[in-house]
Amino acid sequence: MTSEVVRRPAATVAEGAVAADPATTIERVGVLLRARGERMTRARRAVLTVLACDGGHLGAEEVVGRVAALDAGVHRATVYRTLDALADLGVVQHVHVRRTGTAYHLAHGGREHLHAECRRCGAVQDLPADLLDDVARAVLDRDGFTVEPTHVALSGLCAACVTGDPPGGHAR
Amino acid sequence: MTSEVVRRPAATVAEGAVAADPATTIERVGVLLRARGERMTRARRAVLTVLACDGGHLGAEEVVGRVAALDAGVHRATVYRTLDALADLGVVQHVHVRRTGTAYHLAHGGREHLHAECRRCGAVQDLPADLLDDVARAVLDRDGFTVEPTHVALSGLCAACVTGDPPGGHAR
DNA sequence: CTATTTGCAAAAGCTTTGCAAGACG
DNA sequence: CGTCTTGCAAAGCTTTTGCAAATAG
Repeated sequence: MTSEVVRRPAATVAEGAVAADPATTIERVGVLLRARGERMTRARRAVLTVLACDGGHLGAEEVVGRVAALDAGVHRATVYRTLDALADLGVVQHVHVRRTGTAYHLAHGGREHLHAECRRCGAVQDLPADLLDDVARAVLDRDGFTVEPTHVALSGLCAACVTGDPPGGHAR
Repeated sequence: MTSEVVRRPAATVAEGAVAADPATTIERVGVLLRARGERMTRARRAVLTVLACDGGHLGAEEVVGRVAALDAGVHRATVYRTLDALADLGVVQHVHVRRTGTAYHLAHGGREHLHAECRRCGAVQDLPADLLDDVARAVLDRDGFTVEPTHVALSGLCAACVTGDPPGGHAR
């Protein structure tokens, strides 16, 4: 009999991470903000809710869209400023992706995973967090350059596209 | 498609600049173009000259500027189209860099080096071509994703910026 | 009450596109 | 001469900015 199937999602469940629950996230971030003399506003709540609910990688303009659906009064420019402010706080991370420009997601508490983007269909795939550790060390030794592996997506062709037919269209 | 375009490894691609002589480059590319029913034009000559002379990584708009200085009649849009055409030909490679948008350079005959961009000062640094070979193999095995390491620049902080003072300003 | 944020509207950077005129082979 | 290319001008897309008004704490 299967007593306790404690099958944690294999992924790293970061402790102290920002939970994916909007309400909790908002409250926690509120504390962080106030600690810096900043404020929790309607716009910021909306952005956090969108990010917490999705969990994936949303392009800025995509966030704008969902925020608008959630709280029509929030302006596009505000979303950009908010994303920026939250990134400063360390609550939000962004990855530079070709397709959507920049993709945002809530920071896990611990290590972030990396990303790979298919240059043909635009799909973004997650990769293990430690994938570039060796490379990063090598580059640091060689040139003193500190690689931040989460900051840009690796580029290439996904399994589907490399065989010949991409599901969707054709991105560059 | 098989790599049947056997170009003579005319120049040993050692370290250092591409050392491509504009005239030679233009002639070679002219042959390639005609072989595909395309043509060698004034604009294309200008773009190739700029790329051959610089050897570094030039942003598209930067190429536009230098081309204009060389041949005032060449329009910005034409430079973009030319860069695209030459990339199709395989003569030009581009790297996605945050700062300048997209950086172009002549393709070496053989393997291309990789790039790392400082997210603070914007400097772009060259890295050995084989740096990501292991990673690429691992990702291919794991997910069937074919990483193309030259296509995007790694991001991070260069030696100067990580210590605290960036030479120039502050890029994101 | 006061500093932080927002909405708005407009601008800015980069890249693409439709077409007729021009150039290359 | 027939195509491939270009110039031009304008639009597209994402992101940023200056300000006065709104709002959190």
